[in-house]
Amino acid sequence: MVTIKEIAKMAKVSTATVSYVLNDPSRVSEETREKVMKIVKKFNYNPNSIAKSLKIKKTNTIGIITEDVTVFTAPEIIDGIEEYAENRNYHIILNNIRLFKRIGNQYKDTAKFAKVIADVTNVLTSRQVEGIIYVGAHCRDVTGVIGDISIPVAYTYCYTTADVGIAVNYNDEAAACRATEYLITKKHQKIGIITGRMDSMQTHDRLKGYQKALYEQNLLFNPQYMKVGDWERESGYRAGKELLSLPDPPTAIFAMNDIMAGGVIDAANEAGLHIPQDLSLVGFDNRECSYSYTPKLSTMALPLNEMGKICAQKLIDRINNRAGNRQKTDQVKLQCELIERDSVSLNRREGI
Amino acid sequence: MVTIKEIAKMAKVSTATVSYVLNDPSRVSEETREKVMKIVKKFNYNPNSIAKSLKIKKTNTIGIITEDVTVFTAPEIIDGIEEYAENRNYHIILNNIRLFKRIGNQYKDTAKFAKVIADVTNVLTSRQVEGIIYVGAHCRDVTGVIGDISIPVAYTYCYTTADVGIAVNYNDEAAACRATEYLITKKHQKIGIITGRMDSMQTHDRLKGYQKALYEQNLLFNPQYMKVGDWERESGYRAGKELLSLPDPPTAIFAMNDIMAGGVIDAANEAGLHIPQDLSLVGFDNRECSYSYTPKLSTMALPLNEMGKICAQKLIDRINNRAGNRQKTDQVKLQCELIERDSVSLNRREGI
DNA sequence: CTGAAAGCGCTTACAG
DNA sequence: CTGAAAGCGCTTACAG
Repeated sequence: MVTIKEIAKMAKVSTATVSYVLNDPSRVSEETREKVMKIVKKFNYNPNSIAKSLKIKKTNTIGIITEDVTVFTAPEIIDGIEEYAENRNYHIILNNIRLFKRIGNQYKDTAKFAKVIADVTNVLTSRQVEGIIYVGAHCRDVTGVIGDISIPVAYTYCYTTADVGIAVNYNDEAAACRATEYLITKKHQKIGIITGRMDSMQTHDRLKGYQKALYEQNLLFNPQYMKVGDWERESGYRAGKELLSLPDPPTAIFAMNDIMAGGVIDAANEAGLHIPQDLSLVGFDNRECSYSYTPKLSTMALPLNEMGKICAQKLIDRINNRAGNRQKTDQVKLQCELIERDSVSLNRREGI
Repeated sequence: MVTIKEIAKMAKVSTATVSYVLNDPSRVSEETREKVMKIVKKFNYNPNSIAKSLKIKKTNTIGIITEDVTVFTAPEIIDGIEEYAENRNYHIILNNIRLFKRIGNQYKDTAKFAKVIADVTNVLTSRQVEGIIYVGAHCRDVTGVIGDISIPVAYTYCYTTADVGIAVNYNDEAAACRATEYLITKKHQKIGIITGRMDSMQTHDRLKGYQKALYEQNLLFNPQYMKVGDWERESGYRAGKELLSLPDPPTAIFAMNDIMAGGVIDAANEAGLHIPQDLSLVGFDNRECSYSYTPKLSTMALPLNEMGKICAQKLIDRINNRAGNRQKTDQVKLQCELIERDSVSLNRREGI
């Protein structure tokens, strides 16, 4: 690798001058500028940005910590971060901690987890990243996971209740409300709901949205129409079966994720019911499986790419405000989008 | 951030000594070691690795260039790279070039594409990465995409015909052969095949594998049983329909990807055929949709995680051999794994 | 066992 | 407009 010193010698100028032609060309005469550039190009001089960073104390780098890149939400989030960061001339150091592979489901036993995170953040700060984005593997409270740290940190697909940092997520309540309204719009009044695990904040928020939609349309909440699932297909199947064998079964079902909606499809097939003619169904997440089902599933799309972008934007803004991580928490919740496919139809059966 | 100079001053030793206690503790007396460590811990001293890298001319960093992180193969490959790299104490700078978003399908019009790649590799070398892993968005020849470069580069999910570098992929021919053999084992003799696009190397390799399996089992290749698809579901549907309406239809179908296999399921449903009782089906890729179909699809799983690991391993080995990128190409093709699910059954119909 | 000093490859305030 | 020099935060050959 050729250095600035060598370029300077060959161009018969000082290293200062070479630096100026590269970083502040107007400062040097056209003549020497050309002279230097000729050498620069000839030797394909590519300045060592490590050295530059050391000198100017700025790396233009942010660290991403993913709990698990292989989770379906991660790639789009990273894509969004990357795209935005690139536009602001920031680069990415990626740290994937493989949460489940490494410490199984004991991530709540925080000792081991905290150690892993501490190691990772130390590496990152040692490499002089200017901020950190923490991408959760599932949406939950991660307060305290990253200890006290002098650079800004942003959380996405997870959140913190501490009064610092940035948290970018989506609005579960509004999304569930939208999904339910959509079914109501299609003249459904008996709308079953299959929830996720009850220890999940997302389950509760989505339930609120569901109830809000019913309430606003003057529909009574029928507790029989609510079944508790665990996010897995099998639970969707069981819940679907129970719902469909009710004396007065729902004409539509809202499953809190696409996976459980798959279970509902199984239950409907088994009962000889056709979706959407006999039963309307909407899922949540818009993951790959949702358009692989027969029929293609209508669902709520997560704004993952945008979450990445907003996260990067807020983080980089904060970096350049030099406010460190001591600013008040900035919580943002983006909207999900309803994706209409083939699993919902107008209800033609009797009214309530 | 506290520096080594400040630590040295507080511990009343030289910076050299602080450096020794951190990097070569046996070199210093226990007494001073303790004295220094006390200060180090008290101030939570975290050495600036940018400065260290500059001095020792080693960054322990590799750059990953992904053509598109959102493609289904990317996350597992990255996970594999990350895991291996971490064990060797290497870090990752990620560059996602968003191939399709950025330059659409004109990546073969190499001018714009080459420019993008040149920019990215310049950034990476400027940041002193010691090697580069190029992760393709689909498996194809990318020779010349990365120009002449002094550090080693490894390609995965794509390859190069130039006689340098490393290319880690999987064995399409063997995998297709295995899939076909599996169907033969299940007593199928009339085995339809739905190919991918004919301009894809993968299509040709898999076709070879299919024919090899037939040949080895003394089954004649019946050209009527081969239909050309384009990787999309619709083409699988069309091909499936044609195959099933043949006077002497196949009892099993091998679709060259899971997506097209979904189309075959549609065609079978439409024809009133049950999978696997009336028709056996195997896909390829083992992507999310494959276990979302009804029935769950038997398919060939790609060794993505291992591809990432092997790629990282070979790259880091080469880095530490200091052989640069001038070594002979190292082409490796890993085996795929047959995933048996519910779409294949023993053929109980008449023999050939 | 410990320290003074040089140097990694840059940038930039300062002087001329 | 240009250059000499200091310095970013480390490591390490050398001397004592």
